[in-house]
Amino acid sequence: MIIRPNQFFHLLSDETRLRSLLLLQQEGELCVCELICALNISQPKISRHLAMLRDAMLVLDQRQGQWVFYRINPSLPCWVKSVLMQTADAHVTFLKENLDNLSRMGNRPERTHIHC
Amino acid sequence: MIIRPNQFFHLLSDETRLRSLLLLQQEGELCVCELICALNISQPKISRHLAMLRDAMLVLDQRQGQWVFYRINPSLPCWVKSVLMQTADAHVTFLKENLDNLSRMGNRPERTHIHC
DNA sequence: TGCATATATACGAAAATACGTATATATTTG
DNA sequence: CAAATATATACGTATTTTCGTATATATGCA
Repeated sequence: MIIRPNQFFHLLSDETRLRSLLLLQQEGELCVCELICALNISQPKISRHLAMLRDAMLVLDQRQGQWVFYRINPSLPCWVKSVLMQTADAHVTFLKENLDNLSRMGNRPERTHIHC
Repeated sequence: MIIRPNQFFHLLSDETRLRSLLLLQQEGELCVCELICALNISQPKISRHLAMLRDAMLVLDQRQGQWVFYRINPSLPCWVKSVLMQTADAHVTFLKENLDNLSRMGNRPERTHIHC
């Protein structure tokens, strides 16, 4: 992982990308349709932002049947992980509405795979 | 201080602003002409970026005679300070060239004021 | 007061970003 | 195979960002 700090921060500067990352960190793994619901945004919008995060290797994606699950790349440098954790810890309220949307979501796909 | 996380990260997403913040954190206080030299950029460029950081209250400015000294706002929220510190710690090499420029700079203005 | 130095801001152009809409691709199921 | 669901991408446009250049403002000094 060789991400420049300003590039990393640029990715965090967009609210959709920031909320997605923090949600992924908190939930471990989410598919695109869950993020659509949690963030209440359009499908192409989240898909484009996830592609940016994937291209920068901040997240990994894995298809499971019809769904594509995203998760934080576990090999991120320490300082990147720290920034994400501290930001999440300091913004519980910021994320609450998204987590509420998620918990109210019906028909969430089942997890078949477990990451160590 | 009521800065939204994505707004904060947006300010860090520009290389000039990021380097300025990290230099201020490391050096405590720098005037505009020192930042011009350390970053090797034009005067209007650094001035504009410093204005953005000032407007967001990330830095404070204080005129001392002809010079205007900038410093990190000491009242920033914990998580903001943490992010800055961890980013600086993880990027010593990234900042080295700017610190070298600074140490080679002649005619640096003297500090008359001391902040607690 | 007049000039030099230091800093801030205004303005217009170029580049980067983000988004909606439309469409393409992949998977599952009947 | 056809239809439905999930996701990705292409394209055009509107907005935002950044920068160089020019100019304004403030301070110190002769």
